[in-house]
Amino acid sequence: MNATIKDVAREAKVSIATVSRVLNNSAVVTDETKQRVLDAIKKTGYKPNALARSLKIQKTHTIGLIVPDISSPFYPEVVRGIEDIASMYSYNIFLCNTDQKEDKEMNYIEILSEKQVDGIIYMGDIIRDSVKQQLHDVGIPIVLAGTEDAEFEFPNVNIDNKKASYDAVKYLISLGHKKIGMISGPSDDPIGGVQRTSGYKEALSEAKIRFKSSLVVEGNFKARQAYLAMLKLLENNVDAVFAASDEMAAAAINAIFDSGFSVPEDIHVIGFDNTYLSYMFRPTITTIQRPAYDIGAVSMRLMTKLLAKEPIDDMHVVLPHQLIVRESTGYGEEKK
Amino acid sequence: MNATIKDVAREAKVSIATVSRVLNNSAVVTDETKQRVLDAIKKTGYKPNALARSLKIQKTHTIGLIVPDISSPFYPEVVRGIEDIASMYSYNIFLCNTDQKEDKEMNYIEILSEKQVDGIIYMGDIIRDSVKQQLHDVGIPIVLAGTEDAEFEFPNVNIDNKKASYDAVKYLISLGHKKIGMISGPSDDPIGGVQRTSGYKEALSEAKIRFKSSLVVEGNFKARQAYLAMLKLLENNVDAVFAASDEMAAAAINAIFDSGFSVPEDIHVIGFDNTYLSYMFRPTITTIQRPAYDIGAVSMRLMTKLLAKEPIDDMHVVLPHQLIVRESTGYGEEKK
DNA sequence: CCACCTCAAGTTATCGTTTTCTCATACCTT
DNA sequence: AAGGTATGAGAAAACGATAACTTGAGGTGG
Repeated sequence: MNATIKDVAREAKVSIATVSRVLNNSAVVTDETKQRVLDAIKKTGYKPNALARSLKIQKTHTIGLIVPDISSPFYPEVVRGIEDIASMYSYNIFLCNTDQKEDKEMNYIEILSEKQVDGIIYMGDIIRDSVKQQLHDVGIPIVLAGTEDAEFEFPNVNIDNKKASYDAVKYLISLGHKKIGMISGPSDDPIGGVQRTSGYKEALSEAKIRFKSSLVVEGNFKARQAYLAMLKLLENNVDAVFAASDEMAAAAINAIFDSGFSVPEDIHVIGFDNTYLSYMFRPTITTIQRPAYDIGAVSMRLMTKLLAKEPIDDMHVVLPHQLIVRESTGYGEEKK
Repeated sequence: MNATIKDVAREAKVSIATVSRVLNNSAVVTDETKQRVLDAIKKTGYKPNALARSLKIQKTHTIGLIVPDISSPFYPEVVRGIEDIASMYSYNIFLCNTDQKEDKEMNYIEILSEKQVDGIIYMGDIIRDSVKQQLHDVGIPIVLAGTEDAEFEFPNVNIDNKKASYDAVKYLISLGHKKIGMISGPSDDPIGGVQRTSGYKEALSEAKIRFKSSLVVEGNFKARQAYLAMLKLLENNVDAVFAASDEMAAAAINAIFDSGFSVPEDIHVIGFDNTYLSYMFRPTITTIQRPAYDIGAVSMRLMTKLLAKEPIDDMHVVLPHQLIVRESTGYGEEKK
């Protein structure tokens, strides 16, 4: 069907080696032969077969992306950042949605490995030991985008989650709040759980506010648990709440209203992630924004360096986040 | 590095052919030898090299996705739909962002072809002749997702855009409007321009409302032009407007307010696509929703059929759309 | 008892490249 | 003039699989 290097060789009356040489500029070929080959290529409409090439050179110029769900907020931007840089360095990307399920993750990593990807960029909140092990076993560069493993074994690009929640809580303190509650992520989530909670603690301690464990209730990033969590916090008369996700913040606000209080008049609320929920919800929700595109772009750039075996200054890049102030902390009456 | 079929063969003391046979169940192998091979595979940690396999069998089980921008609304859902079905049929997908630029599209199609993808799913509002030609030339199955070419040369999955805008305008008519303006897509866009305009005309003519060309202003799906377009329409005293995109609808609403009128009190507005803008904006915008996930899923299913050379009942699938009624046409005070 | 068939398993060509050798020619050098 | 060294280009061996052919041992029938 498609012309192969052989056809070109025959057409140009040279050996396939010579064709390969002009294709890759891998050795000197006289201008005259080169021209003959070029003509033959044009005439035959020859397109090199990347499969054969990759098989031989043991590089596919392809990298795999493990994503929880491309259709959920945050990830499309990250992926776009990745792909932009990838294309800049002529890499292609395999997109794999896993819903953060262990079996899907394991399965995709295996497939990517069989397809000989040059590297894998992993995204997801929690990175299980089994997955970690398998990522190691593949024996190719791995970059974690927008996440990190507990031991920092893998290169990664992320924001400083502790600092981010520190900033959020500090802002609440700056507004004069003393009884600040938190609806955290699961305690077994090293980032959304542990880190964000520790940022909360730090902000308190810096402001010499005593930490009370009754003011931190564990959530799972989802609405239902957060609603109940907020009810508990209300019993403790909090005057502000920091939730580790926008969805939980929204649920908390609902709980507050349902209990007869109001946001931002009685209680201030801050969420996390700047999802559309945070500006769609009324009142709009003050939140922390992660630089999604940049996380992707920087991750991929890091990957290219790893692939080129370039020296790397920092295997763990921390990108700046941003506090976006909205109605839920009393700012910005959205005007019609 | 990685064990190859040879290593397995040596370990199991059989020929590589036998290993291949148990791998693919392509011929009978005695249980005893089979077991030996299986053991050897486990022992060596052998993973078949998909590249080598693909080179030989001339199939990669990979398909390419041409997308304008994965980080813009609509596409993430479509892609998720595609990937779900792809993974169900054990296909992997290459994601390519083109920003709908001709050179990027051409370039990606070439690369995908070199990487020997089994098929390409194309997304994008406009499909240029050059691109069309190149898609043909690759000689593999092509499916257009959420779009279509003028001549219906390629299999595709889409909604009925004419019907969709017909429905939108008909709804406006049902609300008692007579002077209905339209901010269309570019006239060289066969779908967002031509089709949606023709649906508008049809709804009018069905209601015996005379079409006036002054009531249709061409936009480019973006805010700026739409804002100006709306100002023009206001000069013509329209009492309702149908815009071919949510962004244009939002801009139109801004123009209306800035001119001292109000939505929905004075003028009703309908957008297109049900992007987050349509529910984030105040007033929330009545709009047409395209079933993004389904468009993706059905496109990929169609692709699998094409690849399997199954008989296909319909090369051109039309999926149902939906009118989502919100504040901009006077319905649904969003309650706190 | 031998020709023939069956069936498991081995040999080998092939997919389309890259790359290492080789080799022939031409050009220096002394 | 003889020997050494560039230099351009061909031959052939990979890369790691699949699959078409062989092979050879054992079973069957006339």
